[in-house]
Amino acid sequence: MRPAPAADFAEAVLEVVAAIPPGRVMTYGDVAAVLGSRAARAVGNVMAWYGSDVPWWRVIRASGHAAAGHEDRALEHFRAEGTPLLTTDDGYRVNLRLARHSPG
DNA sequence: AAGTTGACTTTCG
DNA sequence: TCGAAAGCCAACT
Repeated sequence: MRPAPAADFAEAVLEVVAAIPPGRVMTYGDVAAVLGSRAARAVGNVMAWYGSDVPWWRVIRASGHAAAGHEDRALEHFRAEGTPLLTTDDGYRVNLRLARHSPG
């Protein structure tokens, strides 16, 4: 069994993720920044545990790639929401320049 | 208290 | 522009 993040931290993360509008995305670092921390990896851990209840695909890496191992599932949501994508030879990536969402 | 792990980020070559 | 290495933060043993 892998470690489960604290409920307080998790709840804060889920609130931020749920606030991301369709067609937009935020990086793990951005979500952590909203919480006043730089724990981008901790955010990922929260998604792994509680991400089922939120649009986890709207939280991606700073490089524009979706969550490792979930790129295929995220792609379906991106195409459905009209999220700006950059299709490459190797795969795809989100156009952060257009899709990045700023809270506030 | 110290060590390990992770759906990460940034810097350097 | 891409890949490797170091850096960081939170949580568990």
